[in-house]
Amino acid sequence: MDSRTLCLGVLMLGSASGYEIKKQFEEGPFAHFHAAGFGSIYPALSALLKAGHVTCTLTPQEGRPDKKVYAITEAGREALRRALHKPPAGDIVRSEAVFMLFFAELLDPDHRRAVFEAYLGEHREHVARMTAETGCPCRSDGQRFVHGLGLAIYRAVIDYMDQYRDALLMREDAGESAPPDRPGGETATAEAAVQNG
Amino acid sequence: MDSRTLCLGVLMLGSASGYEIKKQFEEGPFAHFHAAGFGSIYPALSALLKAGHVTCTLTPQEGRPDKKVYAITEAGREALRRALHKPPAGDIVRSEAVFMLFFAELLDPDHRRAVFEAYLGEHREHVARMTAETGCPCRSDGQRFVHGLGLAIYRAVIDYMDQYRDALLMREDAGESAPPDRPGGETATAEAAVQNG
DNA sequence: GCGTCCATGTAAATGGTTACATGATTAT
DNA sequence: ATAATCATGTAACCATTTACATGGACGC
Repeated sequence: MDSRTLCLGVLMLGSASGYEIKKQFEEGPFAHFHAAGFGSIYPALSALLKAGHVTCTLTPQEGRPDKKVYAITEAGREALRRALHKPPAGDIVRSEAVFMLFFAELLDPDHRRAVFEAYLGEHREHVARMTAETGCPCRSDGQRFVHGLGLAIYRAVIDYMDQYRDALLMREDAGESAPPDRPGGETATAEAAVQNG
Repeated sequence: MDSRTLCLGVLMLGSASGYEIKKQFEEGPFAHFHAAGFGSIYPALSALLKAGHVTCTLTPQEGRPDKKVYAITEAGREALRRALHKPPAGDIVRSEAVFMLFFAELLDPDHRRAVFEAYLGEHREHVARMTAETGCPCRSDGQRFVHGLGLAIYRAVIDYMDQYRDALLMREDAGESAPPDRPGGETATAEAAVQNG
């Protein structure tokens, strides 16, 4: 899903400037399932404007730089609808923190603990922000569903990490059990493995 | 986190060919938190070989093409350890399916249901594969932790979707409540908003 | 003064995906 | 026959991230 569609999605919730769109990806309802930086938002808005999917209104402000407020057009809504009806690509998840915790035994105990607590803390903050939220009271079914889904995931992570904190962090000895020389386990490449270290 | 570090991580679990490494990212313990295709794995392995982080052993096979089995070296382990001690970047999540469900009201009811059930089904399959798993019995604390974390997340998604299926799918009328013309809600840009559709 | 928030944009560099190129074996 | 699995690699393409460029207002 390209940045243009993502921006159309944000603008579907209301007109906004590029700067405000980025905030939506950081704090708004999209934060948990997508991301975008200035470098992709501004070119996307230019392309959308050229395609007639959005309009742009220069809005002067007092004490602040001028804004370019973008609003979705009917053509834009139609383009979003079309994009929404394509078969969805599979989820993409990339977590360096989890990758690190996977190799907990290779980590310096201090770093291991720091990564763990930081990750847990971030998730707690997400939940706090999502539940404290007073704004955006009139949400649709889909928006409520996604909000609740995000909350459910974050809470599951918090519960799990709280429960297994000791199992991961208590052993300061870092007992690294040497694994066998094969990655799969069930793949029938038994005699193909070759030691070469 | 670049592909080289990811490959080193896989090779830490045992020697493997590029083809087998990709399978690890699809079905193995990394599948839920990272991904990589051939186009990034093969160049990464070449670079690792040149850097001395891995060794390569050409392994002829009967009835199958030759394999290049890569094994991590001590220098590779050290490089992985270094990469593991950098501060982790924030998680990246991209879900087209969730983006679509966010706009459930814009979706054709059939498509809405299809996306929902496909997403739920994928998660059920993940759990089935992860729990049925007979291989990889000797896992470290970190590996068990991450495996359990993945399971906890998938189960949370399944439970949530089962619970709120009707709330999202039952209404065939698609009552789209018009949201106000502002994306934030709590950002103090009240009078800055400009209608222009 | 210094850092942060507001606000927009471009250009270079990085890096990943997709498509191409090849080819044997096995199962349906 | 046809598709899938096994197996490696390159090159073109696409997209994002990062750095650069600019500048006023506000709080510490």
